[in-house]
Amino acid sequence: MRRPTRDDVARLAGTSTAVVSYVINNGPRPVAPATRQRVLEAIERLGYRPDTVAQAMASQRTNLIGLIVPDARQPYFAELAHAVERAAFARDHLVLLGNSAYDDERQLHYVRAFLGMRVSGLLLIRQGAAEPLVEEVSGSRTRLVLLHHRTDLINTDAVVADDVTMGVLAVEHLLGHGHERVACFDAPAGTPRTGNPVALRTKGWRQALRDAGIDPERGLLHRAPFDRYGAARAARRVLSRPNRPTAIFCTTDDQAIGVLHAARELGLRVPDDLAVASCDDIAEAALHHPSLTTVATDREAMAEAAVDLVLQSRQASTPEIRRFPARLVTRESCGCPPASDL
Amino acid sequence: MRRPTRDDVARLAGTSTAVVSYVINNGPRPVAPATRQRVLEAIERLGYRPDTVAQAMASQRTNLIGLIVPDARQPYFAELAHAVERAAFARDHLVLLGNSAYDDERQLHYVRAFLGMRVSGLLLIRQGAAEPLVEEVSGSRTRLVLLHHRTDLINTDAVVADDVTMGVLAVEHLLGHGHERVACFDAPAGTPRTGNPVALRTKGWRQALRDAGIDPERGLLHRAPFDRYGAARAARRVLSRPNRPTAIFCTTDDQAIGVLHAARELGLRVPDDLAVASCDDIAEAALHHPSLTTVATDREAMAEAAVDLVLQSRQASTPEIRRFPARLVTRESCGCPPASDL
DNA sequence: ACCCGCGTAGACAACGAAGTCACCGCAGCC
DNA sequence: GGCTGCGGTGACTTCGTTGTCTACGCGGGT
Repeated sequence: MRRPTRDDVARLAGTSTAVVSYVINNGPRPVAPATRQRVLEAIERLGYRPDTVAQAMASQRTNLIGLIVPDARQPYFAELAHAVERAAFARDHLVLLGNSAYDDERQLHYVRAFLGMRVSGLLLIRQGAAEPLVEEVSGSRTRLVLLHHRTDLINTDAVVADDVTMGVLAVEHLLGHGHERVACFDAPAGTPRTGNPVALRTKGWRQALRDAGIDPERGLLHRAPFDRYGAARAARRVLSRPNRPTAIFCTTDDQAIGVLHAARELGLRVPDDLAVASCDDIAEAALHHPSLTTVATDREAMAEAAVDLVLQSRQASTPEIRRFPARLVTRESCGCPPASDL
Repeated sequence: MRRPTRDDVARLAGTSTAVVSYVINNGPRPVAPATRQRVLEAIERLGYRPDTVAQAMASQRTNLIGLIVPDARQPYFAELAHAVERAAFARDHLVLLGNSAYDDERQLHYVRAFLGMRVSGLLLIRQGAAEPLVEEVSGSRTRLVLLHHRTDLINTDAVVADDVTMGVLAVEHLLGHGHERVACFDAPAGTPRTGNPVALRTKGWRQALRDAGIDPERGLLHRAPFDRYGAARAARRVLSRPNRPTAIFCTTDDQAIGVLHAARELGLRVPDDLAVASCDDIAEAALHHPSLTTVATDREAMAEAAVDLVLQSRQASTPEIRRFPARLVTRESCGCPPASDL
């Protein structure tokens, strides 16, 4: 009942253990076809699988990628995590998943645990400040790539979207529908803003208004929670005021869904009484009622780039930041006719 | 720049390596407080972290749980995976996540890869037949627990919901609203049905109709894809027929969301022209428009039970199946007044 | 002086592979 | 017949721990 080892295979195949390793790893020495065949047959008969732990021990490498997200239940992160898993699978790596739950300590716990596992790469949608994380990782040979959040000033790679443009595209489109009071739902108060994609999207909102000759006045900028219920609560407040906006730009689809819910409760029709546009293009955006106008990014491509970066054993000379373009997807919530998505 | 080892700690603390291990593992031998203190300080100063790989190598145990789901993007699985991660975290274990993508081979690949990693437990929302998986795992000391799907006849543990009752609750409620033509959206054709929760929910539909003296006629049972777009396509066909149902029971919320979308396209008002109820109670169900009446299960509790089962080193005498109760959540889609969910 | 036992020291064998190295047998070649 | 190169051998080290085993110092009881 003992799990077969390399020695068992060698014995059955009538070869030495070294040859078994050569066959498995295709090298570093050539093996004659006949011998290789005998070894493969022995492996097959014993149902031998090399022990990954022992391999990691000996080779000082693992086939593990650590991925830390704030909350894998949220569609955006779930889709990103899925894309990372696909990319890792294609490169014969496994994914260790941790949820930071928007908690700095928990995030640090996972970083340490993953380093302890000797992951060959660490992918992180960071929470809080970046410095402690980078410091924790420096000194290990493990590579760290930040996903989603940019980090200038910090010596680590990142894969991000062109967040400013995302805001600009969405807001320009709302302006194109004739709106002038376009509010913005930004990140909740207290969120660190350096390199934060949400802060950049808000910057895009500001920029688009200015370019249209409109003053991005303070009364239009709202700090709202990221979760749907929190966003709905915030929206109820904003929409109940006398001088309510005629359009809202949300920095995430999740917020937008909360806003739509609040609008419905208040008897406001979307898009007639209130237009909404947001960012991310999660799967739900297309099937929501009304469907969401949003700015999409190519998550698959971003995840692949991140995995490639993290597995690439290049010397870290200067941090590499890969930025991906954004694309507006018009649907009902802004006032465009519903596309036949199906 | 080399990562510090236990030897470095022992040298700095002026003790032997054994004592360092005793301190870290709290045993098996006692350590005098003063010595313990010196060791802890040395660990602190060096920033020493035990190498998890080496620990696994020597102790023949890992702190890894392998979790395989069909598609972690789908809200139901995402929520389940999140709950598993939480439970694992609380028990100081890490989660390896794999998506089987509804593909038998890929699922098997992950089972093998995770066994190769010597995970201490394997949690599986299975895809396809259970036998090959159980066979693959038997022989290793790893425990396998099936989540979501029941498997009688097979020698392995499982954590499931009371799926038949889920169907009964939803359908009885629809009948209570006065509907008589209650259709059922079942799994797509070709899905294995033994122990499949969806098949059991359909059984609940049949049972509820019979109990109400209604014939669950063939024309009311529809095989529909699980994804939203596929379900929407199926719904368009069903709802365009002359003798269309006045209510639809969907075995998953995802299907229901597709049905709602199709109804809207066809100009049918929900719940007036068509009532809908489903199962799962994903987060989205509450904020959809109209909000979804659905049958909920306690995913947190199920995930915890699954993790406990998989980590429990009990001798597998007879497979343990833990079944969790279901609870109807009434919202708009069935005709009930909208609850103030927030 | 002798024994006892606690707390620790120090050594060492696992664990299962990777990788290295010296060496060997054999076929083909000039 | 000696040389070369290929394919293979078998033993050994390494990786960083765990866990076990023997030995030792030292204080207290007899």
